[in-house]
Amino acid sequence: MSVHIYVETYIIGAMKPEILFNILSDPTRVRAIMLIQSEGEVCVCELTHALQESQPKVSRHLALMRDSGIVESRREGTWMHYRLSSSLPDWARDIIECSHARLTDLATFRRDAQRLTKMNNRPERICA
Amino acid sequence: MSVHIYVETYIIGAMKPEILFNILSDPTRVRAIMLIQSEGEVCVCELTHALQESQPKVSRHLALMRDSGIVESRREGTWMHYRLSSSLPDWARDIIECSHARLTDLATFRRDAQRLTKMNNRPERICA
DNA sequence: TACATATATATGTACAGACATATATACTGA
DNA sequence: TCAGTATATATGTCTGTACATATATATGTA
Repeated sequence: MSVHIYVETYIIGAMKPEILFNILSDPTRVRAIMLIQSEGEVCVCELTHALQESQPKVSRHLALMRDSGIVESRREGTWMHYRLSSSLPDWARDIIECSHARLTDLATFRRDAQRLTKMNNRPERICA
Repeated sequence: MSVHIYVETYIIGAMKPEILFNILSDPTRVRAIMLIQSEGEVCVCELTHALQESQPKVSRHLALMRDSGIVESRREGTWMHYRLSSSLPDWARDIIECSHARLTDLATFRRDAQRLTKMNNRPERICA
């Protein structure tokens, strides 16, 4: 994978507002973050189903978000669970929370949440 | 200026979360928006001074933000004043407000605000 | 004129998307 | 224990486009 200039800033340095907003500036990623904020933790297959996007596409965006330090992942058998990074500064958590509160009413996000709720065979989560 | 795919969405369609976050995903632009939120209205020379960035750079970002529907401009003699767009949906206003509340403590934004306060020859504003 | 602001042009880099393929774990039966 | 197979997820590569920046120049207003 190509190394872009953000990697150093992201991983070594502290979280920056531009980075958080950059993550939220893509439709697939905001939608994913909204679900992560609602659910606490989601796995790739849940996102793929809820967002109705291809698995590689979802996986790629998750990898980017993890490299940016916004989310972190946890493996449970074949599943990879993603949640907000525990090292996220308070201001970032608050902005995500506030955005979530103000966006969940919009049609797109409501539909995503509904698809997730109605999903069959949702992996049973074993808490970490 | 090249026409990018956002133009249609931005100007003709309604504001979308990705667009707001995209505007905030650049350092110069978050800093500008934070000052606009604090001051209500600022002109290009104030931003250029406070952000310590070149005038063309600031002007270009403001044009982009205006084309995106986030800010609107008002001419007063030689000065151009920029403020949040009056057509901004509530959720967008709230996200900007919340972000402002959570970010103003960070060093960068505090420094910008201080430079603006201490600026000499600040244009006297005649309210619209 | 002088000052404030906008735009043109050129260059480099980020990055989204599609597609194919690789890896990793789990399950089955001999 | 070892294949063989299914499922979940990750990654390599390529293509096109967005877009940030700098420099130079133009426009607009007093």
